[in-house]
Amino acid sequence: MTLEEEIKQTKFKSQTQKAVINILFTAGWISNDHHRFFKKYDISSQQFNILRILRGQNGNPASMGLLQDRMLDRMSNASRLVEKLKQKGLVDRSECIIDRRQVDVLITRKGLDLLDEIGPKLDSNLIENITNEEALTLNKILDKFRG
Amino acid sequence: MTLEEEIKQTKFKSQTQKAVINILFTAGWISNDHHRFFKKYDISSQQFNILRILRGQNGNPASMGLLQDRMLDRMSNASRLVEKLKQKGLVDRSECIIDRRQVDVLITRKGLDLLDEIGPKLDSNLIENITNEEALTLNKILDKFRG
DNA sequence: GCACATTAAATGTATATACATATATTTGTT
DNA sequence: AACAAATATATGTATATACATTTAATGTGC
Repeated sequence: MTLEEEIKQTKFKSQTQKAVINILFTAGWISNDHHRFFKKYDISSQQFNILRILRGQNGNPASMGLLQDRMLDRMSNASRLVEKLKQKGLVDRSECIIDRRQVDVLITRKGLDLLDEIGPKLDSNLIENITNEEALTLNKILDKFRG
Repeated sequence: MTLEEEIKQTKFKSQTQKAVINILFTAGWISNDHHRFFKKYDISSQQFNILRILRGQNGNPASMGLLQDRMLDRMSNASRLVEKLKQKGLVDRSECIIDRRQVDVLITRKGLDLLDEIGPKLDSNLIENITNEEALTLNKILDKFRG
């Protein structure tokens, strides 16, 4: 379905303005899909994102600051998300010895197992409606869009 | 900045997977920009969206169901947003005579004035980093992406 | 006309986000 | 060393969303 049909709006000031709406709408569309997918594993996509970042640390602890930097959605508070993950036993949190203001966040075995379980299913959940070439073009234009 | 630099992640399974992340990231980027913009007018982008839909009704009332259909973010609850707008005097809400389960939502003079004030500024706030042609391509690929 | 299903909206609960502020710790300056 | 500035994290408040449930009104079959 075209954007016009989806949101029943036909008047756009420019293609760029339409693109802005289209990006927001498509992101919402993806988010809904992700939300439904992750719900099955009693986790949110944001929490999953943090787990993936932690795994990428290969055993090194991550500080809250590092998590915030790497998160898709900046300005958010990693603290509360980490707290939720800790309650589920998916991460450990401890005081950083070098700098006691910081905390060391580490993914647990249970967290790694969950990622191993979800990962392949997430990949197969990926909808491939566009060609590799189109995806490449899309990425190029989005990067340029952000300036 | 490329997506890789932004989120410090270099390994993507495919261009499409990268595109998914890129769409989400870019949408967040736009949302932040919008959030900051609308904050000046003591309104949220979602509330603005509703006002715009109501204006598009040209004086005809909109039901909650209609609002939900047209909103960028579906599955949301228009009820609470409309309540916020009512408190600000930007919309009126009344019982629908034909079907008393429904409500008639109408934009007020004050709401229209606010749109008139914000509209032009929002347009000039639009960042034009991509060409018209690129925007067109972007829209085409995004529509195809959603299937 | 009445019982039951359907529908529209409102509301309760959980999650997440932005922003401001608070608290603790470290760093830098004198 | 003492004090002020900067930094890392936590927390309070307001906003928004998804989903489930509730409430009220309408529609349907008999």
